[in-house]
Amino acid sequence: MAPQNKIDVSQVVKVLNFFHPVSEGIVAYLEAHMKPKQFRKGATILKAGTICEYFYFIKKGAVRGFMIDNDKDITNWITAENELVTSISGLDLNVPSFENIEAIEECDTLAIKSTDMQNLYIEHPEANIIGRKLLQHYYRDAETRAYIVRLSNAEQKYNFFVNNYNHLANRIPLKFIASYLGITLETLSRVRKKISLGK
Amino acid sequence: MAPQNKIDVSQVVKVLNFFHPVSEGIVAYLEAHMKPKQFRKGATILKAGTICEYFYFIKKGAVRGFMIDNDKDITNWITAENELVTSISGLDLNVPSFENIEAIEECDTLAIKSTDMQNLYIEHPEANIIGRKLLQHYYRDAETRAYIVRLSNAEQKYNFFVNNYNHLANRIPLKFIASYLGITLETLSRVRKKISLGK
DNA sequence: CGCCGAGTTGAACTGAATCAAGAAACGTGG
DNA sequence: CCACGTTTCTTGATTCAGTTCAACTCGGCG
Repeated sequence: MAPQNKIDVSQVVKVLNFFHPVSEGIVAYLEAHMKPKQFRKGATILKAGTICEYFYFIKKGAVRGFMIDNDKDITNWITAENELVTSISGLDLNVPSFENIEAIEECDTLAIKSTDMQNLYIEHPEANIIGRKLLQHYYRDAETRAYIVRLSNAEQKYNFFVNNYNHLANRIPLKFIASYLGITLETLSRVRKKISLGK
Repeated sequence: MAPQNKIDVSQVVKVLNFFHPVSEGIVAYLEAHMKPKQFRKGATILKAGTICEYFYFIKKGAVRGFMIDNDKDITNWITAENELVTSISGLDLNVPSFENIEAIEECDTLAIKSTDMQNLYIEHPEANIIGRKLLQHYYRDAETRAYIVRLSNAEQKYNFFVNNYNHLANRIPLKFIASYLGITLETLSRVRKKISLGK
């Protein structure tokens, strides 16, 4: 293979280390297989119905997962720097993704092929531990999402969002926040007004 | 250790095998560490705010996870035979569960201590693969739950439930189904009537 | 037999959706 | 740096699906 400058994976490793100590072997593997990839604002990272061929680590920018149901755009999750993004539904099973993934802002990512991930698990079994813990983390997120949309009223939902994703509240267009919370943009706007008057 | 009759774990293994081949070592480990445990109808399996010390495999019966939010009982999930049940939120992190788990029917389960599960992952690293795949599966479930409550109207929600959990529809009290779908018992009753007239 | 939980039905009320219009902020090219 | 178009957000009026509260039915079961 032609020599090339090593990719700086320190940011990814730092995040993964938070879940479970990352071995030297894994670091080297990531250096060899991760490739920088940019997305401009509004770009589609993954289209529903297609197989997700990559894992992305978000170095900079914000991203959302969403579905279209009867012309209604439903945001499943919103995430930003230092998170991993992929179609979890199609992780190893080659199942098409049920959701779309889109860049909300200009994004810098590091991408690694799903096939390379499979191989990582085989070559470095410790990686399974990290994979499992990451999934636990993302499962917890999914649970939270299911919880938030069941909260009784719009004000509670928005308050929950502000309390838990404050870093996103003043960054992401309200239409995405509204569809994430399962309310309309207008209702969200009114809720925000009410809250701002309240204090 | 005193000799004892081996626990029959074939039912669990069969289910796990569906996700990933279960090694002999894992089978032996489960035989040594799983214990039968019964719950009567209405019994609390896990109380919110406490640390979940067990994984349960449901051999027979039905179980639900739920939260109380402002006096409102919210069912997060309903599940029955051949499923694994635990507080995923507190899997290895010793975080208290945010949800309650309760037996809806008389239940036969096989229980294994969380600490024994931790140990299983260490002694048999292949178990991490199974754990990871199981989590993927349950992640998908959680996504589905968030999706279903965002469906526009009550009729769609109930139809979705019938289409996807038909085996539970004529088995579980309507109040649990209603709170799972994020609608009231009365609304569910009306929807059912409307549907039955419709055909 | 009478009680209790589960489900149904009715009537009134309400929070959020919808429809519609306008204001504010943002970016891009002249 | 301003002008113009586009996107984002706000506000108002109206409508409606679903909640709430209350009464009633039905089928066990002690």
